[in-house]
Amino acid sequence: MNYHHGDLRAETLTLVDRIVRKQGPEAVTLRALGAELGVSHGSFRHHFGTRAGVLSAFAAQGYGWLAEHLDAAQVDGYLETGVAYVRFATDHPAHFQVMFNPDLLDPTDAELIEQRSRCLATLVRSAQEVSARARPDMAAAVLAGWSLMHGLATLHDTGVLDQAHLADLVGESDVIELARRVGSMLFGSPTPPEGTS
Amino acid sequence: MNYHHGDLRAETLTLVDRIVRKQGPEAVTLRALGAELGVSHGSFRHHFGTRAGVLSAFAAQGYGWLAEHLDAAQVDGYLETGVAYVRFATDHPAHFQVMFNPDLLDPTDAELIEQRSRCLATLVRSAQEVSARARPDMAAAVLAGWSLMHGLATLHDTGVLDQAHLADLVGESDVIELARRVGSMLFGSPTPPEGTS
DNA sequence: TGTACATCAGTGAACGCGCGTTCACTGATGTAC
DNA sequence: TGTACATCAGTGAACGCGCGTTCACTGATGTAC
Repeated sequence: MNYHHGDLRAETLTLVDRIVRKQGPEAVTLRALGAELGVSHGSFRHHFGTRAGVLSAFAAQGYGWLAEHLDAAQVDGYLETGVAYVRFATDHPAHFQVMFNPDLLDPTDAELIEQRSRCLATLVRSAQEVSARARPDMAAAVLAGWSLMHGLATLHDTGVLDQAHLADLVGESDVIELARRVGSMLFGSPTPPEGTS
Repeated sequence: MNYHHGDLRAETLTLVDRIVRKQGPEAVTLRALGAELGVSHGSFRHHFGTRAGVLSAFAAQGYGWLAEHLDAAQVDGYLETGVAYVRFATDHPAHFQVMFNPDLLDPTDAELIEQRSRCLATLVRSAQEVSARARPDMAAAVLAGWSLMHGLATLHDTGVLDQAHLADLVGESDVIELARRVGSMLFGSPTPPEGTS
């Protein structure tokens, strides 16, 4: 074992992801992280400052990824950007959960603030694209789209959707396909109603 | 001071509401509750069992209220039922927050389970009403409505909406009016363009 | 009306636990000359 | 090539804290007769 771990920061974030997925954010303690990584629990002070610093870094990572993800999907239109939002939440449930839980984060964390506004900038850019398609009340459309996808992702993520057996009722269990379906209800089908699928 | 407090259970739930609003769910400790109510922190064992029992009772209360709230709104149509959902989240942010945070709750709590399914039953009844209005893909419409309103409420509740300054962009800061507006985008205006309801 | 008894509701002290933070330290690595 | 020095990264022990739970108890209330 080296004295210097070498990549403690990156490995910490990976581990946080695993712990949050399995046991929720409460289980992310410095001691648990240290034990798992074979490192003293005081060592995180160097890279993250405090515990909130660890989770803020994790959330910042999530916002960064989400921004990239949405950017990439934007070429496929606004509906698919919304679908990408849900896909992110599904692929990275731990990040999603921490990102939107203010209690866990240090609101003054610079990296967090930066990545978050980067993400919001992408959403606003989406708004402009929708506007370019001459949709009336474009800002409201953005808010509706965001709310719709965020709500679906949250209901799915917290298990409420399963409890409600609503997926059964809809006859679809893949949340990505559900996202496309409810998204179409809001924005219309990507292909005109003439050719039904 | 009486030895018997008289109404400890009810007052506890009221206090939980106040604490969660001000300081978040983390701040709900048995000791804080006891100190504030002038009661020993062991006393809650009688009424709630454990701490998770306290929060589960609180969430159950929320689900009960939400069910009544949605029931009452249903006569005004599905859109207004959705608006009522957001109104509940706005009027009772503490309940809303605890209800959808599984980490805080005892999943085996009988009262919680009962009130939650009562609430879901109301949603399904809404679905049937929408179906009666001959809307195609009715289950998906319900899911879309729920997701939309839940998402809007959550984004508003967690302060993300304010951070994004999206309300400015939309030119509307009252979340209830926002709910009506985005809801209309999904379900159409409550009154059809040319006349009858 | 009085008395005995059971149940309910809250006491308060004790317990053990795991936590985040702090800090003087030390080993490893990089840099200047 | 060697040496001195600065910086970086992690140690590990200690600290104090607040927490939920437990439990034998006691005061208050209700009920039966």
